[in-house]
Amino acid sequence: MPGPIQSLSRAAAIMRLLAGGERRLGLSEVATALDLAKGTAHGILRTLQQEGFVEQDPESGKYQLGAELLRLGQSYLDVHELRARALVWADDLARAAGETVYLGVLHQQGVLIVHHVFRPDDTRQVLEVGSMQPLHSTAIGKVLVAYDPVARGELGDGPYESYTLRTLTGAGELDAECALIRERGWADSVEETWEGVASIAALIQDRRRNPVGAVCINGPVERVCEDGFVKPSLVASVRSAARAISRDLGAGRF
Amino acid sequence: MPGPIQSLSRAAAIMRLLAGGERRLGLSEVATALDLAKGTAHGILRTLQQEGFVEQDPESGKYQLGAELLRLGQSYLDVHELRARALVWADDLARAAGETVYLGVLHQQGVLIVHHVFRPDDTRQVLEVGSMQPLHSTAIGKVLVAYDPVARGELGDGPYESYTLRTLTGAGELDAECALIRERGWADSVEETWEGVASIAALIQDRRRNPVGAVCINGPVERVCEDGFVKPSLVASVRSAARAISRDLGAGRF
DNA sequence: ACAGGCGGTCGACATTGTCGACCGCAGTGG
DNA sequence: CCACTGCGGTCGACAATGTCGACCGCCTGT
Repeated sequence: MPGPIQSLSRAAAIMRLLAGGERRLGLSEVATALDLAKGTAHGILRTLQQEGFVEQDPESGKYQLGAELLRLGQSYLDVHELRARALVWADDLARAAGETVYLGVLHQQGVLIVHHVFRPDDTRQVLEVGSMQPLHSTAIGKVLVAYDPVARGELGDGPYESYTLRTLTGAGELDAECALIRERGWADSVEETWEGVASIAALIQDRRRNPVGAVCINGPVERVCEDGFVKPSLVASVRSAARAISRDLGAGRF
Repeated sequence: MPGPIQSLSRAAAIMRLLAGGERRLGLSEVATALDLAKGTAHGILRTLQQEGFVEQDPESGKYQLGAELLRLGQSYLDVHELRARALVWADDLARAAGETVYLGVLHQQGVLIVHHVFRPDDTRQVLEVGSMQPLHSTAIGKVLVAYDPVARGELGDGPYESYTLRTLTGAGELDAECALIRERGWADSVEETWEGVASIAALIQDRRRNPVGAVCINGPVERVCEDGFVKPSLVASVRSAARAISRDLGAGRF
C-alpha cells in the first residue's frame, strides 16, 4: 500500500495550518482553507482534540494547537542523539566565546534550532529552540547547504527572499559561497538575515561523515567582527566545538 | 459521525509509544505493542514519517519521533495566551524571590510545564518546559486539584505513587490538604516530590474565574523554608504574581 | 424578527484503510 | 556453508471506514 493515509495527511495539514495562523481558527475556516467538507474537517478536529493535539476554546468554538504537541516535542529533544552529545560542548563554546550558541539541523526548507545556549551575560533573551531559520542567509543554513546535497535540493534555484542588503538571493552567488565554505571549512553570515547580527558556523558529521547538523555562535557585529571580517579566534572556537561533537558522535554509538 | 477516526487515534498512540520508550522502536515492536497488523502499522508510520512527525534511522530501520513535533510544540507555546500574559510577571517573580519559577497547566493526569524562568544565579539548569510533573505531590498540581474539578477527577482515588517519605499517597489526606489549600489560597510542597526541594504555588484564573493554571516558585528547602514552614514573604510574592496574571487575563480578552 | 453565519450532526455511499500472507535481506548458529 | 529466524517492507482482496453534502439549532448583528 505505498500511498500515504489520507486522513493522517489531512490531520497533519490541519495542524500545520493551525501552527501557521497566529490566531485561532474556526471549523469553517479550516475546512475551506484545506478544501474539505465541514463534516470531514470536524471529524479530524474532534479526534485531534480528543488526543490532545488540538484544543478548542470553549466559548468561541475556535481551534488551536494542543498541549500534547509540546509534550511530544520535548520527548523528541530527549531522544535526539546529536543534541544530547552536543549539550556540554555548546555550553563550553558559549562560555569561551561569550556569545549565544545555536545548534541546528535541516528540517524541510529551513534550519530547525534544537539547542540554544544563552549568551553568558544575563540580558533578557528569548529561547529559540523549536523555531525555524532560513537556509540561505544564516551561517548554519549555509553550512548545511554547502555540505548536504539534500539541503541544497530543498533550497531550489531561487531567487531567495532578501532580509537585508547583504542577503544572497541568487543561486549562483550562493553556490559560489558554498564552494568557499567547503574550501575553508566554515561559514559566516554578517548581517545577511538580521541587521547588526553576525554568526559563524561549522559542520557536525556522524561517524560515517554524513552531515547531521551545525553549531554556530551568534552575536552583534561589533563583537564578532574585526576590520570587516569575523574574528579568527572565534572561528577556531566554533570549528573545534564542531569537531568535538562530531568525534563524540563517531565514537558514541554502540 | 460521533466517533474518533481510527487511523488518527492509532497514529497518536504510536507517537505516544515512541515518546514513552527511551530508545528507538522497530516496526514489529510498534505493531505488537499496539496489537496492529504489521502492514497497518507500517502504513501509519510511513505517513507520519512523510509528514515529519516520525523519523527513521536509515541503518537500523527503527523509528523515533520527528522534528516537526518540536516545531509544532513551539507554535503551541507561541499561541498560548496564559503563557504570553504570564511571561513578564514570572520574570519579576523569579527576580524578587531569587528562585526558579514554573508556570504549569493541567494536561491529562499531570501538570505540563509551559514556562520556566531560571533562578537568577547562573548555575547550570535544565529547561523543564514541555515536561510533566505529578498532580498529587507538587505545589502546582495540588493547587489545580484543589480548585479544578477536572483535575481532581483525573487524579482518581489513589493510592498515589510515593516519591519521598512526605508524599501524600491517600485520597483522604489529599482531599484534606486541598480543603486547606482552598481555605488559605495557596499550596506548598516541601520535599513531597524531590528530596531537598520545596515550592509554593498559587492559582491563576481567567476572567470567568475558571482555573487555567498555576505559578510556583521552586527552590532548596533551606532557602524557601524557615523554622519548618515556607517563608510568608515568598507566599505573598507568589500570590500577588498569580493575582496579577489573573487580572491580566481577565482584562485582556477583546 | 429575520438572515446569515457559526459549530455540529446524520446517514448513504464508495473510497479507503485494514488485514494476513508473502518477499528479500541480514544476521546467526548449527 | 546453509537452513533458519527475525527483521522491515509489499501486495491485493475485502469490507470496514472515513468522507460527503444536506440539515439542525444557536447565536449575532441588523
